[in-house]
Amino acid sequence: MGTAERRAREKAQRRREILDAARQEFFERGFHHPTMDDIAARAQVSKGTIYLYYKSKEAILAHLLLEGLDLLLGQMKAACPVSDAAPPEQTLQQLALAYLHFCQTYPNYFRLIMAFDRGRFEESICPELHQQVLEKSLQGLDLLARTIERGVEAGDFPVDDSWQAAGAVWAALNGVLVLMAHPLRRQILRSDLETMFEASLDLVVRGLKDGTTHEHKEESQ
Amino acid sequence: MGTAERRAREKAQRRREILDAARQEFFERGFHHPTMDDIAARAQVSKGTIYLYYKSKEAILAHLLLEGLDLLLGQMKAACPVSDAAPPEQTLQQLALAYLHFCQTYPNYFRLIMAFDRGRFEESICPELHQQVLEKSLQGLDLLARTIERGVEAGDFPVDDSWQAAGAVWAALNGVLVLMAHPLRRQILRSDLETMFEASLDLVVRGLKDGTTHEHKEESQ
DNA sequence: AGTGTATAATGACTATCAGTCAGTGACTGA
DNA sequence: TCAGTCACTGACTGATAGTCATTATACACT
Repeated sequence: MGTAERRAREKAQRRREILDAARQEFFERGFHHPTMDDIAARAQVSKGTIYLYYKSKEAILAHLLLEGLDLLLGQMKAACPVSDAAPPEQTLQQLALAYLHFCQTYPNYFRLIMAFDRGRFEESICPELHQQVLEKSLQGLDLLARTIERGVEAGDFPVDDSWQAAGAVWAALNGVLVLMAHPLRRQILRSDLETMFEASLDLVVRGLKDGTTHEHKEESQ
Repeated sequence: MGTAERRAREKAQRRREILDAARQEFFERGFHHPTMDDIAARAQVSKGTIYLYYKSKEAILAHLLLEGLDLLLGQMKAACPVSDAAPPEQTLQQLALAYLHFCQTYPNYFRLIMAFDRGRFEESICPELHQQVLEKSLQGLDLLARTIERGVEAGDFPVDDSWQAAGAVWAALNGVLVLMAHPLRRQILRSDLETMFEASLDLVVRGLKDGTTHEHKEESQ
């Protein structure tokens, strides 16, 4: 009696189809324009059906957000193997570049992640999804923190609290990506994303290495 | 015949009353909850009247955003007198602290400014307002850039492009404020806003001063 | 095959809300 | 007194998220 099993499989499939349709609509037409009827039409189901699979429009966006975070986390993990023998500074750069690459490759997912920071997400979506988002953010930050910790142990980064430093680095990189997301800002700064990103990365890495201690500098040259 | 003049004055007054009502509603109940009827009720006018003074709900928010930017710019200017004889590093810190102070004193304005970054503002509001927002952002960045430029001239900050450096600093500070705006993030990082902000500020200032050149360090101690 | 039941899907309907516009009335200047 | 202007009004429209009574389908059991 594999009927129940097949039913479950079909349900999962339908759920995926709806999410696919939603992704296409949102990514092609912006996060605000598509209506539930648009998504329903694209998924070739009725609007009511969507609500059998997702609690609300916001919930769909939240699931897409989770997809994006998974992608990002995957790319960051790939840039930062667990048993990493590379110099911490280099790993840090790899992580940062993975983030840059992510937001260039998947600008829509990036926008969604940034939107989460401010949107009305938190109020409306269920706590369970929120928990997942939180956990994934934490994992990303953890990669940074571990790398910095390695640098602290190696004596490259004379910081007190590597978790705090990770927060500061993450904030700076995030900040520059958000800053440069606006075409107008790029215009103001007369600079492109890569250049500004590398400048920021440089700034924080130099900050981590700290102007006051520099006996390790020769080693890395 | 001061009638026309009085009319104009009354119109401006009504306009202000509507904006006041809107500010109260938005700040007290969040940016998404209040309806135009709520605002109208608070301003003691009919909904139609609001549309005689503001093009749309978004336009009202945009005007509040401008208010916020004016406030911020004012505080930054106050922290950074035109004929500033203080060491550039100190001025930089003053500017940063002014920003921190702003977002602690006016969290609602700060949220609004952050929301602008990603909202559908740009699409819908009139280009004139957008131009003003742009200009004010530019002025703020200019304060930073000038200070860094002073630092470059004094030999404190060995950076090539002070405008770019200003962008990176601004991005980092902004990033940390956004990061820490979430209660959840504060929880993750087990740190409060001030601490993280100061850590980030430290990081970028140290980055600006650069680990490789340090002959000016003795002077500032 | 026939039938009762569980499950899935539907789309007309409701509620909400931004934005409109035809109508009202107060004030003005002649 | 009166015609014209101006500010204002609130019922109305259109759009759209979300609901729910109804219908369709698939399956299990006889």
